Amino acid sequence: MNQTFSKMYIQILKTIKKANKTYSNNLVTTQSTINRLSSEGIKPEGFEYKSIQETYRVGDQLETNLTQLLPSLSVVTPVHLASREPLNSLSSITMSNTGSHLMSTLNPNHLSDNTGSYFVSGLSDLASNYKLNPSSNTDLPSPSSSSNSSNPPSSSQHHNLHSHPHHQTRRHGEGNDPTRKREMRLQKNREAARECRRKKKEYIKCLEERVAVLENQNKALIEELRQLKELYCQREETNNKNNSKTTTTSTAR
Amino acid sequence: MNQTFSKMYIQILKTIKKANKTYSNNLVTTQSTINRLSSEGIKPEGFEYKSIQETYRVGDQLETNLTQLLPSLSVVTPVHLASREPLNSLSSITMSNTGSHLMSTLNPNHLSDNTGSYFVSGLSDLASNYKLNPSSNTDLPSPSSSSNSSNPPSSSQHHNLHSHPHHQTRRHGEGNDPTRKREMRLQKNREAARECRRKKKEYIKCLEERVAVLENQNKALIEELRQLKELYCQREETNNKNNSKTTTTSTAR
DNA sequence: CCTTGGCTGACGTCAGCCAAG
DNA sequence: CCTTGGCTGACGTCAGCCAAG
Repeated sequence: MNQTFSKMYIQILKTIKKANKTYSNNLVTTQSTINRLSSEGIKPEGFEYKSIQETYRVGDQLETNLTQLLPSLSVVTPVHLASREPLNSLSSITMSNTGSHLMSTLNPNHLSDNTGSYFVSGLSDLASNYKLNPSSNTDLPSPSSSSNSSNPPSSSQHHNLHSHPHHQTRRHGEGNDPTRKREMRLQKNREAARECRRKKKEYIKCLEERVAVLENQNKALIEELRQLKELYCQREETNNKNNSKTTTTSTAR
Repeated sequence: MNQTFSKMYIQILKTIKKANKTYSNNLVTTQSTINRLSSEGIKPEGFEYKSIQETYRVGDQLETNLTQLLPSLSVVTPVHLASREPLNSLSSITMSNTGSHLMSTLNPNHLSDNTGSYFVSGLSDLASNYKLNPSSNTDLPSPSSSSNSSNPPSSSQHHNLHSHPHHQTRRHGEGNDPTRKREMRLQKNREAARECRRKKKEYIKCLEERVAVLENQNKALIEELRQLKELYCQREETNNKNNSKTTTTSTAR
């Protein structure tokens, strides 16, 4: 059983590592998670801390898995947890676990115990693109649809129209190697640039949402502090009145 | 005197409006400022609120001017106030004022009274580009240097090498109008795109810094609240002990 | 009312970093 | 050790929005 957990930890950390590399030091800090893992004797070998620190966000299923595997570590999940499809590829990992699904206990409102490690959800498609579950939908014609809600379907159609006649019709037997290699590299880089722009856009969105959440929390904390100070002053006043009442009785000046 | 103030208000609001248009709703909200102005009878006519709300940051001198003109409105200035040159073009406006320079009273640490309006500095070059002071340095060959500290001087040299032979040598007497017009448009759009990228990069930087500041402030507030609650519990305990001591004396159970 | 220009979203390409191999 | 490929910063261009004129 412990072996299974260790392998699962390794896989999850690997997926986190491959999830993102830059836009770092701000949203996700899995340093404490790794420290906790190594303190419990898990020892994810072959992992340097730098690349883990550089990840800034994980997918929904990764977050849920970490919450399942580390139930004592309270993970803050502030944004849109139910907007994506978090269950189709989630079962491919958690089925090999103990079978307990704590998905419903993820309350996004109890943001307490900020020990420096928090996660921002919203990358389920990216984690599914990075081959987390190899026995899933790999032959579907439109793999990355239903995630861009702003642009209706124009970009997806454009992408399909451009990528299909270059990928499917030709095979690598023509002979024009440098031209074809350059074309392949350009095609790959084109898709990579598109994905990179999408990630950056989502990163900015996450930052803005985080600023809004932090402002609201800050305001609530200031209000709570003010009320507590007011109540404390009232109690102090009544306490002085009681003290003065017990000592002397002529306090009607 | 009141007329001068009104004109100054209008000019400042105009410069804020021309400062930026997008990346909005997050960093700067001058709605309360405008409400305050209109409540005092200033009435900046010809200004709709939408475009003012869409500005997200102002220059150093604008921020200082607003702090001077509205001293009762506490403006939070969290980031790098002294890193730019905030005094050369600042005096061109504040000299016509009462002459009081409250520049030294801008303490960036007293972040209190968060009424929803705060400013992020760091755009002095942009405000100077937008013709705030018409009698300043307009014939300098390198107007936008000493602001990018990350890229040493490569981008500026590249920009100068590209823009100079197209702007200075030719005049509009060649006759090839569509080609020249297209070239001019492309040149303008090239510079605009460069400026846009720089602004977006700085916007992300401001967001990250703001997240860090809010996290620190949040942590400090939580700690202060915890200490206050602890002190409150202690005081409650001693109060109960005093009460039990005043009512009965056999409380040594 | 229409027209023009500044600004920005999105794209594709180049250059370069760096880890995986 | 070197080599290769994924990813991203920066660039220039296109398309389109919208306010100023």
